Amino acid sequence: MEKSDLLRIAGKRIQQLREQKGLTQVDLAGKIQGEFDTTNVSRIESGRTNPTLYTLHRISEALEVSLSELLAI
Amino acid sequence: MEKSDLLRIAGKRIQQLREQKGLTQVDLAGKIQGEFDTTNVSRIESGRTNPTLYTLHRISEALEVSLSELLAI
DNA sequence: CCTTGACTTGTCAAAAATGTCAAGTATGGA
DNA sequence: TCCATACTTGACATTTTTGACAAGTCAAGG
Repeated sequence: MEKSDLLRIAGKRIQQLREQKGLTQVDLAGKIQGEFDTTNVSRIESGRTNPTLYTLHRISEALEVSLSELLAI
Repeated sequence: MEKSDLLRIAGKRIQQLREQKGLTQVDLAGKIQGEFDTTNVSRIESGRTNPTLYTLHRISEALEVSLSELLAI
């Protein structure tokens, strides 16, 4: 799979899980451990950035799913 | 979970899967799509670096497991 | 010993993620 | 129309990953 496709699909998955929980991007950024701006949520969901493992981990915690589930793509 | 713990555990998992396949770090780096140095394999397995999603994806392809399986940690 | 293979560690440049802020678009309700 | 909410986008500094190379450790075998 191409990098751009991977990032786009992973972003869609995160967006999907976020919306399932009824959270806005602002809500999600607020739930994430440490500093996290809504800018980053937007960039990740749209596949414009290539998040690190730690970032994915923090997102999975905020969405209350495992990393495995988050990346079941 | 702390960042350092996450990276250490993910690294161990990658090492475990690599060894299960009977591959050396050099073998794995060679199987990975695109350019990939053994230096990076070592740094990731020891938890000294925080790999990106795309890097994890390429590793999972080389180890012939899904991203989900790779990150079942 | 000496060599080879496997891995680690240091440094470096280039590219990119992260964190922050400001400004833009779009939608829906008062 | 005005305002608030939600999201996108651009720019910027800081930090870090990635990729490349060289040198180091360590163990097994000749």
